[in-house]
Amino acid sequence: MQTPRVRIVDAVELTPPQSGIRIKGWLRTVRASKQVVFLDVNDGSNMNGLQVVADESLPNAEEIRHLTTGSAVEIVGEIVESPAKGQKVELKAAEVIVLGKADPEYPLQKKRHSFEYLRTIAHLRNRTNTYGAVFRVRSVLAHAIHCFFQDRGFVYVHTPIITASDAEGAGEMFRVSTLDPTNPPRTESGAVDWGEDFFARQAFLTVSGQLNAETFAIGMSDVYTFGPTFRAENSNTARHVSEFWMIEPEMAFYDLDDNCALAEAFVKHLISTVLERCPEDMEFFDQRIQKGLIERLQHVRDSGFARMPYGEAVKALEASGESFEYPVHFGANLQAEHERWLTEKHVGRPVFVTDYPKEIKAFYMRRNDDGRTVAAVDLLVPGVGELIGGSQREERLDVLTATLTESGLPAEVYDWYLDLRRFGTAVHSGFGLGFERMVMYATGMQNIRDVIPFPRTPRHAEF
RNA sequence: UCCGGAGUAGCUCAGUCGGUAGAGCAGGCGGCUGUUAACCGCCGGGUCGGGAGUUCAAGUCUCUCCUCCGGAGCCA
Repeated sequence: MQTPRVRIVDAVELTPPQSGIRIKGWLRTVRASKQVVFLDVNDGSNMNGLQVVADESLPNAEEIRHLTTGSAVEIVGEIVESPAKGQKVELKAAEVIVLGKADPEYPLQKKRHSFEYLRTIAHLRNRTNTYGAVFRVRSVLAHAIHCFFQDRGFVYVHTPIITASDAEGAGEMFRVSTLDPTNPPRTESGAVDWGEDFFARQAFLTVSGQLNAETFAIGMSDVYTFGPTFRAENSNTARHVSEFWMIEPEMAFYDLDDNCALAEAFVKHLISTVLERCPEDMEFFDQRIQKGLIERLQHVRDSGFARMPYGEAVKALEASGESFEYPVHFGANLQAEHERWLTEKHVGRPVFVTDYPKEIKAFYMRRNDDGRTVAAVDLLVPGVGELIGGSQREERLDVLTATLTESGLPAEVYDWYLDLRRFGTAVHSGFGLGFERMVMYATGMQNIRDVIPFPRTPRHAEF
């Protein structure tokens, strides 16, 4: 019977000598000298792969010598102590089976490529050190998110991808339609008759699962969503993609303070998990991608997050003596430069900025007693700025109805949302975290297109 | 969408004052007694992003379009 395949991450931990070990993977480099060939094999399970030593006695020695980078191979042999520096153990090959040769035009070289180039071969880039590490960390973070909430009794709610409502009341959405774009049905006035469309109304890809999550919070208490969301904005930045993943917990009987406490525990859990579970990858990011990354993450993990009302933040910014590109005054949105100054220079650790002017926040956020602010919160962290946005939700029917009208949103579309305030309304809160932003923060990667497998941005939906 | 930068070999880049293009890596062949993104030698490889213009002559100067990158806005 054939011995089972051992993943390389496990093979390198075996105590030598250990014979009959079977691995499968892809060649990163081939180094041939007269008597012996060194193959660096990687199967994606770890950063460094495994060095395979194949000598001239093998029947297909000549084939091995001419193997190309990128080829898929299967190797059976003995794990032995490596006599040379560079690795603790290596695999002395007894048999090398070529599973799939790589054409000589294989575009990944054994040298540094630019991230821009690798984006053009997104179907191959997971075979590089950087992207392999990114996507391992991304996977571990996704799991850590579920663990965090599941361990606290939260219910995972699958909110819909297709929606008829617009959670923010702003932001371009992708239309979902089965009408013939060249010849849509028309009303008597000549407008497109959406009543004839698949859902008998206009429909879009969701920009947020929050409103749906709220319906489950008002009934199941502690819930969260974790799924894809879509924005049709023509944003061309290193921080925006058209399709991204968002985590949105929603909790009944939580006020804004409870909300902040949960967000703080959540961020700390994700950071400590990734530091613990991905030491090899994190070491790589710390050395090659962002110097000091691990220390910065440890600092966030170990420090108490500060809290500061928006009004106080504005005063601090005004008194800072810094020359900002955009002026600060009460009522203005905080710009990226302001957020960075607050968290990096002013408080020197993560900070929750709370109680924003109602004019710059969404309709569903709870109106404060001062009449001018809402119970909103943004978490600002050193290095990236805003990481989390959340709020205590407006639970009073009359107030919510009024703010909905003020926002110019069609009340009939939100009827079900208002029902939550009619039938057993309760104080509740929630927040949203863009998953890719978190992956960027954890890895030090500077472009969001490099932390999602197949990024969708304006003019780009290949692969 | 706005502002700035950049498009030269498969990849990363150099190319001076306008005179028809070069290196490293990758690929092919050979060498090397254990390499570490091995090393050494030889060989093949180019519509200089597209189009137009100026000029005896354009990778180089001008205009224009396209694409990418960075920053900003919007936001997550």
